[in-house]
Amino acid sequence: MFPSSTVENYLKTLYQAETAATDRRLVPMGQLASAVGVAPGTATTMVKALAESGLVEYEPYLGVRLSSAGTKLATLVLRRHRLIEQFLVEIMGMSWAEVHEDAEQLEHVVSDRLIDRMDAMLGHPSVDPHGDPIPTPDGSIATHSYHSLLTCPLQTSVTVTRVADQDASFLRFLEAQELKPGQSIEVEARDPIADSVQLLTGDERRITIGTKAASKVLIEMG
Amino acid sequence: MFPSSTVENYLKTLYQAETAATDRRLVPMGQLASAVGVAPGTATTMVKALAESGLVEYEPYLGVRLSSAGTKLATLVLRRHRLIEQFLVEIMGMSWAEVHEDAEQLEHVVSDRLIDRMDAMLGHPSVDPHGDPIPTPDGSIATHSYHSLLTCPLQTSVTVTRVADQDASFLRFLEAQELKPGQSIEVEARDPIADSVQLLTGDERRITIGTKAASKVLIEMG
DNA sequence: AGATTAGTTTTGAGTTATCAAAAATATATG
DNA sequence: CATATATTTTTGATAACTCAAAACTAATCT
Repeated sequence: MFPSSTVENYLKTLYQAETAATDRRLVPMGQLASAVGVAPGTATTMVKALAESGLVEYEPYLGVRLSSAGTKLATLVLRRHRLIEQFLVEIMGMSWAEVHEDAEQLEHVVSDRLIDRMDAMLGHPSVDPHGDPIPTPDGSIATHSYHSLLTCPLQTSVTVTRVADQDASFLRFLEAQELKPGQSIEVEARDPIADSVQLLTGDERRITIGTKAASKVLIEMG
Repeated sequence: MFPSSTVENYLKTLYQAETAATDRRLVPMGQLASAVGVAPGTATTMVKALAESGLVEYEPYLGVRLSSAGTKLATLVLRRHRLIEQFLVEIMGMSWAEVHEDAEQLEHVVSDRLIDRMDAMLGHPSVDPHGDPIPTPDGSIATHSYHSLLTCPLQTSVTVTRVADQDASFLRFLEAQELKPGQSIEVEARDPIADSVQLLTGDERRITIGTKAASKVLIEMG
């Protein structure tokens, strides 16, 4: 049978948890449960069922990992999600800050036919409005690693390419500060004690943001 | 809480059954069950729950009828469905024949925000690709009664305005025969014995269709 | 009216997804 | 290392939805 919305959400969340972690190999239950938004016991039950279906590898008390079948499915969900977001912004003129919730629902019901149509209308985009890469129909995804405003060199011009957070108010903040993907920027200084990062925007404005926020703004050199 | 997709489907189906019937007031269980695609007992159970919530009036062994609250909800589902169909055809360039299944899924998850956006992009249309009227946001709907190719006067020019069937192959047939909403046509003759209706299309072609098909093609005079 | 038939409801059971709280296990701390 | 703490798993229940088949009601037909 077809995977339910619930299953798709578990797989997608798992995929995101795996790629967010730099090194850790197994995703612990608690993390998965709170990311999906269910009680820990619920996640355990679900994961055991997913393991039965061969979508994940489950090691009791240690955690879960996507199988290759699970990874494939997860990337297809992600592809749908990101194409939908891009569509809502580009074609329907919605704000990138308000698009996430809608995509979250739509990703589970749009047909392949519709997704293909969106993809074509958008000219086969490679990234969504947040700069996240859009997986190809066969499930492959360009996962090149990024510097963030927290790790890039100082006093060097860089370009915002991706924002690793979907929170609407955070996105609206970035929008107001001209920190959307594509915009040029420079890190003037960092102050670990004050937990702050000072930026110089393209239009010469000086702004300061926290390190947590800075780590979520990914960039490319130049 | 919000009505589930299942509840929305029961209400929508009920609405369509009520408006399809010219006189009958209560929809019998069997009809509802087979229209929704569940076993009869399942429909009984569900209808009792809907009656609990005040969405329908249920008379055991006789049938069901939507309450005013139920009617309101049903028309809103129908509004979403039809706007989505219109959107898929007009904006996304899909064929009117293949649009129904997608709309069937999407109607339960699109947000008001998105629906409003579609409505605006389409210029607040009053009918969908099949000619079915699109209810307004407050739930009111233009239900004027139609003649069909089976009931209209002979040798008189009429315009196709609506097609009362969603079956993809039937729609493709109509498309091929130039019988889509908006097209002019004339009924030459009817033969009850042969169960057929002879038509003269706008481009002078003579075609014959069965009475069942003819009854599904609704028209307006002139 | 009495009996057959058609339609409806009930019953008993299964599936999927969920939670709270008890039990078990792993990890950290003194 | 033994105990305290944190996490994870189990257990027992619940909610929404479904079916098959038995039981029942209504309608129809001599």
